[in-house]
Amino acid sequence: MSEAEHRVPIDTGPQPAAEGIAARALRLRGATYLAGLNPDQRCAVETLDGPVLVLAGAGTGKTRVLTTRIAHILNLGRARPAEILAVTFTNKAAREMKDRVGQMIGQVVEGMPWLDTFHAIGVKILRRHAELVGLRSDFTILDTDDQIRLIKQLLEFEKLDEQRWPARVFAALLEGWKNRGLAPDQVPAIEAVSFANGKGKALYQAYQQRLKTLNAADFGDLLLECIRLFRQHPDILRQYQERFKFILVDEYQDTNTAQYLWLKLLAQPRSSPDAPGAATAGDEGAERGRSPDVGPRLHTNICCVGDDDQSIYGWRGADVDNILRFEHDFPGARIIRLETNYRSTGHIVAAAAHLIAHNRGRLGKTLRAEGGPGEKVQVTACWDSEDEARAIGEEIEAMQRAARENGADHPLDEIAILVRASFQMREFEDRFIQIGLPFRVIGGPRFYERAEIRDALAYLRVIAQPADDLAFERILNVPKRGLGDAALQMLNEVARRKRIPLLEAARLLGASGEMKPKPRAALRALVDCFDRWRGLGAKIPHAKLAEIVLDESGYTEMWQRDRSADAAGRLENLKELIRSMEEFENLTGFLEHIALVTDADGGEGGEAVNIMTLHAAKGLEFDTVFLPGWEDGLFPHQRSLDEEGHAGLEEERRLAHVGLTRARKRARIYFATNRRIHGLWTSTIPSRFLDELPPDNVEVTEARTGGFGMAAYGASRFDEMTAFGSNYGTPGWRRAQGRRGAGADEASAAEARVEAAERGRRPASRLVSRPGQAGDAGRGGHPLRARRAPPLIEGALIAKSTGTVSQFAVGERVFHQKFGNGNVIAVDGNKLTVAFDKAGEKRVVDRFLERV
DNA sequence: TGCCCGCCCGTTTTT
DNA sequence: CGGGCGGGCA
Repeated sequence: MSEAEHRVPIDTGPQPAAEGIAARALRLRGATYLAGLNPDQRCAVETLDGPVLVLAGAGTGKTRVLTTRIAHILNLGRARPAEILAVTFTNKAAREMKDRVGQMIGQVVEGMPWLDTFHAIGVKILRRHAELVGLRSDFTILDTDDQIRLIKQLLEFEKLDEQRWPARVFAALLEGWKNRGLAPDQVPAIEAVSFANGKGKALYQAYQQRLKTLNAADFGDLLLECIRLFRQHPDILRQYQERFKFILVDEYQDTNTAQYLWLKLLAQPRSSPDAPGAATAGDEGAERGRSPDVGPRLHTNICCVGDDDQSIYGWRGADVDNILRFEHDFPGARIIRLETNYRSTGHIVAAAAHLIAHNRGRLGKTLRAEGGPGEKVQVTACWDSEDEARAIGEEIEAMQRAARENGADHPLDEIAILVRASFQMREFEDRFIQIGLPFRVIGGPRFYERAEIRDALAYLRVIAQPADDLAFERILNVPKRGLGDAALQMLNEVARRKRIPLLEAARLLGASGEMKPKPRAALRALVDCFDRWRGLGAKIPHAKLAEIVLDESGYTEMWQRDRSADAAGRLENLKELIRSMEEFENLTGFLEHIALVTDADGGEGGEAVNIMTLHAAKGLEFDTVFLPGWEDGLFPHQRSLDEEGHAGLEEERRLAHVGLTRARKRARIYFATNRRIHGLWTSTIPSRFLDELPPDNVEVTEARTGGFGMAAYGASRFDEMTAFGSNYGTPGWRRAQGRRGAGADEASAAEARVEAAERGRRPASRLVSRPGQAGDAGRGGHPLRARRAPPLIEGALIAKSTGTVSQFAVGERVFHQKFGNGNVIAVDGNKLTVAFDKAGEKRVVDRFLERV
């Protein structure tokens, strides 16, 4: 399609035909699409001409404005769908926008070819003009994994000590340069010298060289090469400038410098001969600093939507300055603020707004809540992270009970636990497994990044693209076929000498007598396989081909024979991969898709509490949000403070703001006073962000467990606490303080001490694997309120209270997502004790198990 | 070639 | 404290 579209006359404007029935139908819908907007939103939608910056606070209808704006442009006939460039960061956001625009404008208009992620659009442009940047149009897109391996090769070739100069360090450096739009000769001298005694720049050059040989581009190149293309070929740039009558950018606060430069080039339409001179190398500073003098500017219909208070990706190259500098970059820009929050209740909005007001570098917005005040933001102190997980688990169960009593229910999907760092998740997973609370972890290792998937893909890549050396190298000896380092070295040597791909080198070596018979035979077999598979590819569906490849290569068998815990899961993943291939027309299409789309997307049904990082939560919303771990050093994170100083603190604060504003009805903050850091128990200080919350909108409570166990505190620790407590005089807080006094609860104090001591001894083994003792649950009181009862007893009580009988029997073979395969060795209600092959003995709830 | 031991490190992550 | 990786040894 690229060729055909290429020739479509570019500047035909609205066509008369569009004014017919379809347009009238659209008009009718138009009456509704504008009606529901508030005045600010409406202004953001209707201000079509000139640069516009929409500062959209959390929950103020950002996506709605973007999509309505597109609908509006189309409805007025100001542009056709193919003349609107709309960029997002993630595939998810792009998909959502496509869906919503589709809904608004109905089937009357064809889809929008230029609504996509920065990278997807970059690829689209590059494939059309690949020759001009030294690539072929079927170039491969490398991911981080490939990159690292490529860099390792380069370092080896340069005889650099991998210990002193690790590949990933260089990869990070490289990424940073590319994020900033720097070509090898533009890298600042100091930075170029900083790696491998001044070899940084040369390595960058060699790396780019190698990419061209491999006919490959990395993620950074998808934008950088576009920029280079635009600068070196003003005629091509002009084509695109004229085509895109309107440009829309989502999440502008997250753009990095390369994306900024890319946008800026496209958003300077019909600029007079700005051309090669001004546009070639070395003027990064100039372009960014002053506003480039580019002659008569006719229209820059660019609309950027973002929120400087939600910029949380500085560490990966996003430059908040881009949004702060907007007016300067696009003179005459309109700035429209969306400040009415439709998502959260009053106290939550007030708390978030007050917190973020402590930041200095911001454009300034005042969020207002639409709805009533709702519940105050709760702040709860816990003894340690285990206590924190227990408290939150019980809170969730209590909420469900309460809802049930009211005949309502609080769906688990509407609950999220947002952590700063992923290691915090484990505690919740463990606890929820124990009490049988369904949860799902969002984030984690991504589907397409798993080793088995990448191995399978490598086979397919070699079939589709015989010159893909990285892919070939990856599977050369996977599964093991006796082609180790020695063989690879020979291959590399031949390939380099003859300037041919590894696969071709393999063919030569397989035919010649240079190699020892064994590896030679293996090599020949492999090459034959690839020849056969490629031939087959033309005849059978690609999903079927993949299946055959995995079988014949011995790859499936390799995992079938593997006895480790996750082998079953890996085989499952491979099946899933083949299933997902069926949705694509051909192998190339599929490979392109997976190169750019990495979100496995958690749409998996089923009622479950969501556990994820704060970063992963951006853009999402939930009725109830739990925010654990608000301790200085963890949140704000120490490393952020150390490395980025005040800027780092402000970004952490924005993260806190993002966290709070995810909540519709309930936001609950927790902190622990003790946490294990790098294996050591450390006492912690409550997050400074707590003191930045407005007291009137906050309620300080004690944990439901009552497990805070103040009596177990040393005096000094409590003194640290008072810095926090002094701000509050709520009953809950006073109660907690009161408990500090002697004898308030001798028994529990003793219990807490014992337990603390016990934890000190074996903090890691978490009371899970002592199934024998589950029986004596003879204590009174509600199981959930059981004060400091040993968790096992608590677990048993819950199991009994659910009244279910397990469908599993002792001796059965079962599979668990996290622990792998194992044998049931005890059954107790719906709780089973399973001896896992790898993970050892665990107590798990039966619903997490499958029969094998 | 494969396994094991020891060392090092330990925040966030999309494309 | 525990996981991952790399080097060294069998």
